[in-house]
Amino acid sequence: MTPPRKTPTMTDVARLAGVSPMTVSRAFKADSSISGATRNAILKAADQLGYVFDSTASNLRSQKTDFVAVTIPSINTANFADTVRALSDGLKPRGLQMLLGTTDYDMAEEERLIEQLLRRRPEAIVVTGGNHTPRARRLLENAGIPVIETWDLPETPIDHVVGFSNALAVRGMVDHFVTKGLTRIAFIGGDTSRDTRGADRRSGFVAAMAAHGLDPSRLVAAGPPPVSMRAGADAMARLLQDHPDTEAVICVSDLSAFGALTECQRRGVPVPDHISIAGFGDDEIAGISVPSLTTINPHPRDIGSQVVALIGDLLDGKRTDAARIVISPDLILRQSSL
Amino acid sequence: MTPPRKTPTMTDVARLAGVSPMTVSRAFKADSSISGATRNAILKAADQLGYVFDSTASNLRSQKTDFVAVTIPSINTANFADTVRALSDGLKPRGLQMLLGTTDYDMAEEERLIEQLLRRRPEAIVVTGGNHTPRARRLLENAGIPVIETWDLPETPIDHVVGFSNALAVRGMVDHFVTKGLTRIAFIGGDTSRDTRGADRRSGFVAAMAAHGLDPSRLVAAGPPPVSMRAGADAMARLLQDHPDTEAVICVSDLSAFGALTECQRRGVPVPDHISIAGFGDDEIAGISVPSLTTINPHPRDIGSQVVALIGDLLDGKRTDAARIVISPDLILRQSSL
DNA sequence: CTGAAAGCGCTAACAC
DNA sequence: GTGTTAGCGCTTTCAG
Repeated sequence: MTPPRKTPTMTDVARLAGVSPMTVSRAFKADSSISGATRNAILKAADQLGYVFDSTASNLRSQKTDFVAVTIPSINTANFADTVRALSDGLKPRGLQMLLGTTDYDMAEEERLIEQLLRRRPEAIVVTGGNHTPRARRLLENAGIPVIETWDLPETPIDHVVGFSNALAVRGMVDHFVTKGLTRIAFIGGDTSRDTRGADRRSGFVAAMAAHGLDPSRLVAAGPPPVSMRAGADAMARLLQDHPDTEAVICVSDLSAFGALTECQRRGVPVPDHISIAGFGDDEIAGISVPSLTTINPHPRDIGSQVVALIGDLLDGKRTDAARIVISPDLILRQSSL
Repeated sequence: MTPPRKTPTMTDVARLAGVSPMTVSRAFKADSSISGATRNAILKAADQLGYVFDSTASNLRSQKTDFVAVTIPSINTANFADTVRALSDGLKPRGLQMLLGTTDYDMAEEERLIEQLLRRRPEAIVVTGGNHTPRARRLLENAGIPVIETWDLPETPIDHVVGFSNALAVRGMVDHFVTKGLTRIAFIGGDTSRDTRGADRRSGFVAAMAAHGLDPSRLVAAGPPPVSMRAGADAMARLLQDHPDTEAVICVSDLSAFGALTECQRRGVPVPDHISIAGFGDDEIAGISVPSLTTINPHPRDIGSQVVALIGDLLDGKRTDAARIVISPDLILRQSSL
């Protein structure tokens, strides 16, 4: 019977290859000065032993983990998933590994998560949103690594920002509707206490309506974020009942907008003839549903790739100032609005 | 001007609190024997110094990382995201941190990813699918940690399995259509060379059709996975052109099924009166679209929570045999099919 | 291009 | 309940 075979270490590989452990170390590092012949011999010996490089030891000694920590509210939300994908894809070729955690739209949970992630000693940390508990903010400020806040444009950023104004984006949509002559406009959104980006979109709506001298009180709460299609449909049902004369509705997300659209379809309410519908996100569904959905594209993939580029520059020392990269959301006009 | 303040270590905290580093270590471990008073004093000192526990050192010394590695083909796919969410949510209370990587439906990329993840010394690794390069398989076999293959039912599993038969699930759908009297049935799917689960669904379709003595040749290729709504719509356009007498179509995913549905709507082809449509996944859209979509629910969240329970039992030593947990996909009949 | 010595920050193992 | 010693598996640093 075989003994409980211990995992082989560099020393084992060194012995088999007839070199010092230091040379084995060099063989596993891309740009180190080592002859091709010895490297090949070492890699062969390593393969023979089933050796797997131990990052934990390497990380401790070199004080480098090649981790980039990322927090998002939810993973099953197309927009955030798109940003994460762009992040992950961009970090990979740079040899960086994403360390992802979700906050479930909860700032206390975000604080716990940030602390846990910082313990892993990432090279940088990317957080979604510009609102944090005081302790979370302090942890980030003292982390000694680049901090990038995204999907938002905080007034007093911790460090770097790659984002956009959610309020301003919705204001553009309101302006568009008003220009088209619509005045009785409603907003469907989630619990503003949890989703700060959703809250910003709602306050953008209220401010824009007020600026046009219009009634901003047609606000329908659609439950906890992320607002589902079903929640959007239910909210639309309530809106049609409470304010049957509503001419247009802006939804906090494309999912809720699509849900709202289906509710109209089930009730035989023609869109956009009877009511215009707009979403947020430019998810794939917005472009393909019948009718297609007017929406706002906040360029989630761009956010991810801009963050990657920024992290690259920061880690390479090519840049040291606090970046403030502003993404411009685009208004996408489609069939669901006049 | 302040010196380039070094990150404080346990030794610094110990000095300030007037205890030994070992006692500080105990203060940061949940279940260790230490008096409440000293713990509080230590945590206060740590807070004062801005000390952040260093997992990298802890991991090396204790030979425990509390990482669970997870590979999925794509993060922007609702089904996988649901499994990942259940995984992440379940691991969190156990003090385990998910280490997520995406393969982009590429086995060579999966091999690279698996090697990179194993270097981080996770406690367990969860992979999507039962198909791997020979080297990837060898790496997993020799990893010395629990390996869980998911979303599939491989004939020769590496270790543990939590999944279902994609082929069998689609066979159930074909059987249902045949029972309803439909015979001219098509299949819309992605590149079978890359997406092995998609390939299994397709081969399940072909086998089921053949078993009923029906023509299994109405196969429409919809491009690289994950098959988008748009790709589903384009595939439907081709199907309607090439085989206008098709009575039913089974799509590899709900996204492609919804895309196909919208194409019918744009062309004025009534669903299900002229053609029945079925998807796969039971994404939220399937239940809410008008008409709603007949589909298969493979219970992605169950897969995730079963995996978590299994990992828990394995790490606690409550279980040592190779598990084979079979999930039963459910046929969900809705308006899009007769 | 290769090697020897030392040590990254924590904790297992053992004392008391 | 607390302290001491040693060492996890690498890589920095310095020689050669």
